[in-house]
Amino acid sequence: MARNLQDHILQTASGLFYSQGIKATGVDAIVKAAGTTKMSLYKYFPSKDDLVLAHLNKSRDAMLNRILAGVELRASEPKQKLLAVFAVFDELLASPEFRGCPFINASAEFAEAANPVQLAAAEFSDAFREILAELARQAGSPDPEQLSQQLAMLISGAIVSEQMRRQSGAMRIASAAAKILIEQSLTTAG
Amino acid sequence: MARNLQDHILQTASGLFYSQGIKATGVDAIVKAAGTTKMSLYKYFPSKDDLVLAHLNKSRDAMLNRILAGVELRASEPKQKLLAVFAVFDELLASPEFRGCPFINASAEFAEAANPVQLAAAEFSDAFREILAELARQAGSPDPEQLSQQLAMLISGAIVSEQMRRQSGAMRIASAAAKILIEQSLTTAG
DNA sequence: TTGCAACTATACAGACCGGTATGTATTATT
DNA sequence: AATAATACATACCGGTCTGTATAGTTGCAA
Repeated sequence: MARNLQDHILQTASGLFYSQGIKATGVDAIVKAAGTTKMSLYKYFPSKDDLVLAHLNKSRDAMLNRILAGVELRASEPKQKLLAVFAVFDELLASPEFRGCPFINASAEFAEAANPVQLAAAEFSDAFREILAELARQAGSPDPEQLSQQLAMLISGAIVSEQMRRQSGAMRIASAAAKILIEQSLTTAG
Repeated sequence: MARNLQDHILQTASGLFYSQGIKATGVDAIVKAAGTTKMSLYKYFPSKDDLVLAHLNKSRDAMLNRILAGVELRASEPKQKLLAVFAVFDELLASPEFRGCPFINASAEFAEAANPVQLAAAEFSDAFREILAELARQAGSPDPEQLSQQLAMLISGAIVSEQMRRQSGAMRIASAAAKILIEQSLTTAG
């Protein structure tokens, strides 16, 4: 199935980490699910922490790419692209496998501020916000930093809300708020 | 110090659960920090799960009361009260002990959807949103449910943002967005 | 066919987990 | 002074955790 054992292990671990939580997923469970052995896992990932960070890096790349591709697919004008981000996330939340944001969850699981996991989570957060800021800039917002941060908050808030109560249509409601904030920000530009 | 040992244990556990995470906090650590023994802990709390739920219930009450009191202290008109909620949270985020929202974090730590912890988190979330909805209703919003959900998202989003990157002034930026959404919602009323 | 590398199988080490058993000291009430 | 409740001290249980050691198996290539 998987040509590369290392990738296969990472992929399996990634799925378990996301669906069950990182601390709740033992190495034995990963090994069993991947159909391999501890020896092989520890050959490619010297420690569970390394595997966790690999998982976060992989998830970060996958998520950013998915957002960029989804936006490109749905809109051509910057202002519409900003709203398309919400549509991409709305689709994500609809999936039955949805279990919140991997980075928010990881950040909550590893409390210590200096933890590498925290850093990885912040790294994604910054990258995501930069995407929004660039779109806001292109749309002509006079304060793309502030607008992008506000939109990012709406999205994280909607994710958290949907995580606690499924099928609440949180992202749609966030999108309505986004529309107002975007409009307001752009008309202040003139 | 503590008149009631049960309360003392709960208070100690609550602090550790919040600052270090629930799964990261062992019963032994709680016992040691509280200066008592396992036997006494297990007399009042039959299992760690019971202690965790007691912690969440206590945190819920404390948080809701703090919000209500803080709002009452800061504003008298409903519209101003809605904005005062953001000021209350802004104060919370400024504390060096701030480590995110106890309920968002707990929800992330316990992945299973049917878990009592998830239920407790959702319970707080609903109660909080109902406070906002009532204020929105009093302020004359034509759709208090939607407005309250949007404001709640901004707040959770700001909390999560501040958790990953401290001193970012997230709540102030969320408050600016809230002001726009509230104004927009109320002028649509007439 | 031999040799080598990748992978498997399994057992184990050592630490920590939640939870229990047994017994003792302290305090207040009667 | 006797009793009962409360809390402490300590050792222990079975289980699980990450990580390692040792040995056997497979497949491929020279």
